[in-house]
Amino acid sequence: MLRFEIQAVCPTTGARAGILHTPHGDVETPVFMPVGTQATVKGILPRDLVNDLDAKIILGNTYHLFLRPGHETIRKLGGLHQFMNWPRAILTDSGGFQVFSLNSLRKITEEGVLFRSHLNGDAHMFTPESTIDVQMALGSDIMMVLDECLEYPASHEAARVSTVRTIRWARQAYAHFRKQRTENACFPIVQGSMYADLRRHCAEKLIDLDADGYAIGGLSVGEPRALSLEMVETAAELLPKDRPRYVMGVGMPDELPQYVARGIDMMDCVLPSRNARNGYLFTSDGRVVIKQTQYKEDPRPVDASCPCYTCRNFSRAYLRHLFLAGEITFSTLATLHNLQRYLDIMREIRQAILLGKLPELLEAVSLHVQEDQHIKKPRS
RNA sequence: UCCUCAGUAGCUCAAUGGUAGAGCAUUCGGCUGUUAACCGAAGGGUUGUAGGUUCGAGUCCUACCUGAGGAG
Repeated sequence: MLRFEIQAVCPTTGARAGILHTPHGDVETPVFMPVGTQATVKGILPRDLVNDLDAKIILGNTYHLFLRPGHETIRKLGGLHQFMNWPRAILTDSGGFQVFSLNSLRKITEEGVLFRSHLNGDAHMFTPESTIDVQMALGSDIMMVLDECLEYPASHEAARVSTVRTIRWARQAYAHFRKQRTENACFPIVQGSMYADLRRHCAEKLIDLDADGYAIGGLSVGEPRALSLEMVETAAELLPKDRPRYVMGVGMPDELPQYVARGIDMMDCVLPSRNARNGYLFTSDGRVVIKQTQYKEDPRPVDASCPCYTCRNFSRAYLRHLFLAGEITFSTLATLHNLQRYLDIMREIRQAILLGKLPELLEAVSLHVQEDQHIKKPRS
């Protein structure tokens, strides 16, 4: 059983600071987990992820690694950690998100998901049991059960049918997981679309599994931000207090403390890494879209208060040049920076909780967001 | 000096005599458990110049200008 040590609880919000003890090291929470779908966090090296960024846990993806290079290949080569030379913890997504993102390439049946490979069209059946087997082969520290990430909007009836199936799949996956002799953990996933009754029902059923931790999925699929927060709040308050809670696939920087304030301990998102490659940099003072003309001769770093390698050594003008020239180095420098920003935000939040100052931090962030919106309005 | 070919958006090029377009570049958006170094929108034109034929010319005719190649 995964040990989750809670160090402090915010008396106002219930937010927690803790430590997740995994087979590949301790993870201080709340934590942001960089996404490394295909056995790499795109654009950067494990060396930088460890030495510079000090990330404690990253994501891998069952669907993508199953297709290429294949989980048996990775097993033979010593597991995912050894394969990609990542010494710390790994959480693997089950392929449930690909049910959403590759919706034109799959068919859902009662047994599982029939995917048609986006690489060569081959058909592959993913079942609750088989996705556990694949994640075991990878050697994932925290496995996720197979779920259905539903599109938005969905009717209550469609969401109900989907949620019932996801609950059944979670039970099957968990029963199969229990049979493994492993130190590794497994999280079920709360679904229910944007319906509070379904979210509550799903959470209540999953609690019976007495799982290592619980995820909340199916968010950030196009719904308004307020709804995502509401659904998280609805589910989180039902989940056991002594287990880690993970919101999958969120969010923008100012949303991170909002989730933590609703009792969330873990988050992941492609925004810092993907947006980095697309020229969108997150700073302590808002966004920097590096391709904009205003940065053509800007000698300042992206974020003067950022300790990352990029901000310590390079100007906005230089980064803009690299981006416009299509140079690969841009991706590396930008990804380093954005991930530093996200990891630092979570460290600040964690410190605030430990010091009993989360309410102040939340207030400062919401003020900042309001100012930002005031600035943006006249433009549009 | 003559011959041939070519001049269309910033660049490279499309367009039976019938509403001048594309890619790239530029400017600005978007991106949320990665099918994404990706996707989208906008701006940008006296079709080398001057005439002519035609209901209608980027397209056909004449002259000139510019460039490339060839001949001498």
